Amino acid sequence: MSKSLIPAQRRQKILEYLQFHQVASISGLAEMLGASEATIRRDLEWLEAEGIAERTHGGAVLTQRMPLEPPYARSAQAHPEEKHRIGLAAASLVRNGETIFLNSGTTTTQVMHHLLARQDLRDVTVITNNVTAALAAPSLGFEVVLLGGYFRPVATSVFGHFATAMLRQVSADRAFIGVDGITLKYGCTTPASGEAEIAQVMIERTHGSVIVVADHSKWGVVSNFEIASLESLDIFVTDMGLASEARSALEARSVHVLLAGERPGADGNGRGES
Amino acid sequence: MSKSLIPAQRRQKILEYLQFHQVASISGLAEMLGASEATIRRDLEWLEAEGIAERTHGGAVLTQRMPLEPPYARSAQAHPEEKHRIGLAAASLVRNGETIFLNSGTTTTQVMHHLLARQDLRDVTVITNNVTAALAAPSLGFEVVLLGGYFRPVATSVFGHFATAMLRQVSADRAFIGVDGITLKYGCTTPASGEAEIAQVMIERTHGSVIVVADHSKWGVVSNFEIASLESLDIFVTDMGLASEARSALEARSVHVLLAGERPGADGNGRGES
DNA sequence: GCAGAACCCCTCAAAATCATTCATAATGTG
DNA sequence: CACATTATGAATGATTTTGAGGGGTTCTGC
Repeated sequence: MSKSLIPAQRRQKILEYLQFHQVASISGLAEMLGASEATIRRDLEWLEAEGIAERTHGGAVLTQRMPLEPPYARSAQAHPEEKHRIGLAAASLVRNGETIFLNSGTTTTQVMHHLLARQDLRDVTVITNNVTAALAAPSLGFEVVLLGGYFRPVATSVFGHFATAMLRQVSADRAFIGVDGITLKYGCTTPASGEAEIAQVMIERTHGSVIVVADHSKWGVVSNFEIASLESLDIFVTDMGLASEARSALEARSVHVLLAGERPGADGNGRGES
Repeated sequence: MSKSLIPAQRRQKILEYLQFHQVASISGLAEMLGASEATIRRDLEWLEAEGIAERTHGGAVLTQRMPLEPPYARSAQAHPEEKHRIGLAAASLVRNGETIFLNSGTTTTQVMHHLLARQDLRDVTVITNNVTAALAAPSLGFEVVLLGGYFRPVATSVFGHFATAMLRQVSADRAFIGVDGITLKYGCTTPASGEAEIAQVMIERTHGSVIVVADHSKWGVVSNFEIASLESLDIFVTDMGLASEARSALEARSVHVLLAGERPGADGNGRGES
């Protein structure tokens, strides 16, 4: 099986761990990854040189100043498996002829991929500020409207006055909103104010269901800018890692929770890796 | 019975795997694909040359930037060498603090790459409908405004009412316009009406010089939709393959012709990455 | 402060991976 | 069919990574 990880894999796992726990100890990482402490130490040194983490005695903490040029941070998608499944489940909610909003983020990009994979969809229009999602579109079959505005390379998305002004000229049947944090008290939040504004206007201009997509690690997280309170949401698509109390609390607030992978179904998507 | 995959299939599988997992080990891929490690190593080398992946010890990681450019940019580049030089020459016309328009096309994308390579530029704003060019922008240093509108996958650009409406709210010091045909009689032309409209409005809203970039094979070509007559142009940047009579005729119409590579210089960049 | 423990930095040998070469097999071309 | 071109897999030293141990440094409880 997994004989031993290559350096890049190990560093990715460390980064994932850090993104979740903020802080990690050398001894803990060494045991978890099956490597010696000397190796972990070298990895942390590398992460520090990349500006991702900061060394401390006995371990490391995640760098605070997050949104400034993360050379590696972006490639390290946090929970690829979960996001994949969430995208699949979310995409299955769309019906023929609908117009949908899609904001930026790796999870919503997954939704786009699974939308494109659905052979049964016709006349679907996607309106998005997510450039990566737009790029995934084929030459035929889908109409994609890309919002205009200031380009944000780290997220490959656009934001700003032009984007929101353009949004106010359109509307959609559904909105798929990726968020960085979701709690009962503060609702959905994100660290970039421009992204928050886009998502707000998208929700405002959706006359059908508003669907938030996020893996379970986002539950209980509060970021700087509010996108929407829970009252604005209709469906929350996440993975099975969500605590059951969280689910009940959300349902009590009339947010329908959809756990991706709940019913495997006869999918046979084909890719079965370990 | 596919006892062994052809190289393209294998690379495709590696790419799929990488897009899902971000990182892959050579030993793992070799086992999964039933090929020797030497072969996998060669494949990764190839993927790296294509700008898709990045080699690391023991494997490779997916390139973080440039989500999916290669399919287009790489495949159908007609005169790469000339376009490279034209882009370089055109980019050298830009000065600090300017705002410039850039329309779609491989040649204008080259202009963007060479703009980014110029270390001396500060406070330059690029306004474009060229999504590929926008994607090339780094996190810091350049302000890129991406027009909104209907997304055209084959050209990775946007067009339509939204784009032109947005253009009419801005203006620029220079416009770099890529065209598909240029003649004395019909001026600049392109086969897509949407692109023609964008270019028209860009020219209309440029208060400095209008610069057309195109390799010499475009001379004498007339396409379906007119972008502009020669009277609207200030500079035509092309390569040394342009016939001298053409040059004289253009100069007589007060279009300044700039032949890229006139002063070859010590470039030596050769081929490969941009 | 001070002792003990944990941790860090450094060096070094073993192990893994890499680049390169070469012979063979597969594929394409006339 | 013969030939040129390309792709493949094994073998080689060179390079990188890894883990362990010695000795100095920082932390912790008192």
